[in-house]
Amino acid sequence: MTAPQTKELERPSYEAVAGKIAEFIKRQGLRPGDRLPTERELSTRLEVSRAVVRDAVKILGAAGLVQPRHGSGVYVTGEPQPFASAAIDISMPIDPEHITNLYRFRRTIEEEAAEIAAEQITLKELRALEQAEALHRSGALELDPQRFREGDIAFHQGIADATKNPFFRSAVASTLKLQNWAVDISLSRTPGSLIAAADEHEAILIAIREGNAMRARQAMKSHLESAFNNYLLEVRRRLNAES
Amino acid sequence: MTAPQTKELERPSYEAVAGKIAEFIKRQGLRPGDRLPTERELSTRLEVSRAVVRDAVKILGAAGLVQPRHGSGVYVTGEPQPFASAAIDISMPIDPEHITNLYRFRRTIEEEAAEIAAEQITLKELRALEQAEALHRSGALELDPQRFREGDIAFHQGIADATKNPFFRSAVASTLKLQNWAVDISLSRTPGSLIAAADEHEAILIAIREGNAMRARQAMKSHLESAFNNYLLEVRRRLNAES
DNA sequence: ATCTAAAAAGTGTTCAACCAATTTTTGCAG
DNA sequence: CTGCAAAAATTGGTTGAACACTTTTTAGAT
Repeated sequence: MTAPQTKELERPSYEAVAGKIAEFIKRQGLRPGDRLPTERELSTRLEVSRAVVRDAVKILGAAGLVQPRHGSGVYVTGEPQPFASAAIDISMPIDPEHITNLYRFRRTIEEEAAEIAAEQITLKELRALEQAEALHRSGALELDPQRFREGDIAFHQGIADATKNPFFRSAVASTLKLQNWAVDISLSRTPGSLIAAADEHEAILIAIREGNAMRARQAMKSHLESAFNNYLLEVRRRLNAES
Repeated sequence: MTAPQTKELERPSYEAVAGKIAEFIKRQGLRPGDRLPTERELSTRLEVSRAVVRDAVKILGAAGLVQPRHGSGVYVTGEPQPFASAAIDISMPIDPEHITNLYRFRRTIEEEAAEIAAEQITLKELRALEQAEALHRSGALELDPQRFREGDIAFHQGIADATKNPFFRSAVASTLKLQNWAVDISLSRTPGSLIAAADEHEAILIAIREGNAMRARQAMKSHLESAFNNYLLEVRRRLNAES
């Protein structure tokens, strides 16, 4: 049964398989956290080798749709995202220009997101936001970098989620991830600036809760400008320290 | 030499290899169109199996950095982009809500991009923009859908390029591609609306040339709102025609 | 000598079988 | 019922071969 395949193939197969798997997820209504059939089962069911399934899973993984866990299985991690932040840890240069560009982009989309969120946030989404704010603040008070960062990410992502617009959601998720790679810089900030960041979050939260769109936008703008300045200061300090 | 690897591995290896290949591209200064070493050579040089190299190439391909050509080699297709539009042809639903979300996002980033472009566009970038506008207009006058679309894409991308901010560049490129997938709808627009679109482009161009940032933003806003309305009208007409 | 078609080389693609590392389940002793 | 170790299940990784597509080289005809 080592009969060599004599089928006429015009286009790469793994792409088609990736599409079929994505379609399978959608058709079966699999939610984030659900597990896919095993690679071997998929290979037999789709009548291709396991290598092809592996390639397809890698593509879907890079697109942020699934994530394989060694020894456990392949899990759905999220809905198909418009923007898949490159899964490559390309050494993001920690240079001031790059950070300036990143923050200008963040401000553009997150100001708008805050405005939209203030207009149409649901009670459930508001609760999630309050929880993120609490986590962020406790991280600031107890000088717990991990919690501080988690709360920060959850807060910004929560506002993006409240837009119910997958483009904003995906774009914010990508920028947050990009920022994460470049940095553990904000950890060395002074306790005072951490509390200040928490206060800024609270100001945004209040504006959103009141449904005051313009104030939410303004609060977000102030917050990101402040964060940017802290960031830039720290980067420059480090660059000077090296040279 | 068939000694099985007994190295302690904590994290998936193909990701690290993807990073190394990306780093290799950057260090060697490979430009789009250049060819990478063969998979076999990379596998020996990086001391991993071809399968791992293949997985890494798939990831880089999904990120839009490289593209393998069967029988020829792996070629660099572009620079590492912050946002890689998912390489999966997931059937983007042509439903009004989705299109509304897309255009709201486009307006957010492209209004800002127009403003930045007006402030800091170079002569060379301005020439490219004028050329795109001419192509777009000739496509509108001669009812050439292909040229009309090419000019449209080149114009919007050109404005994003003028920001010199890779985040805006990449985000606009992704949204334009996403829109391309969902549609050939705008082709069936009336000749009058095509000319109108060209006029809107010209208004943006003039504002940018004059360095009038606020007017550039306003012109972009009007243009995208107009385009959105045309788009939406056409989609609804088709949906009604089907049912 | 020139052009064309066939052959060869180079390269990505797919397959199959195997072992390693990790997680989950199972079974047994207490 | 609990705790822990063994077994099973699953993805990660390797190897070698054959296949399909592209490019280059070669051989032959004109």
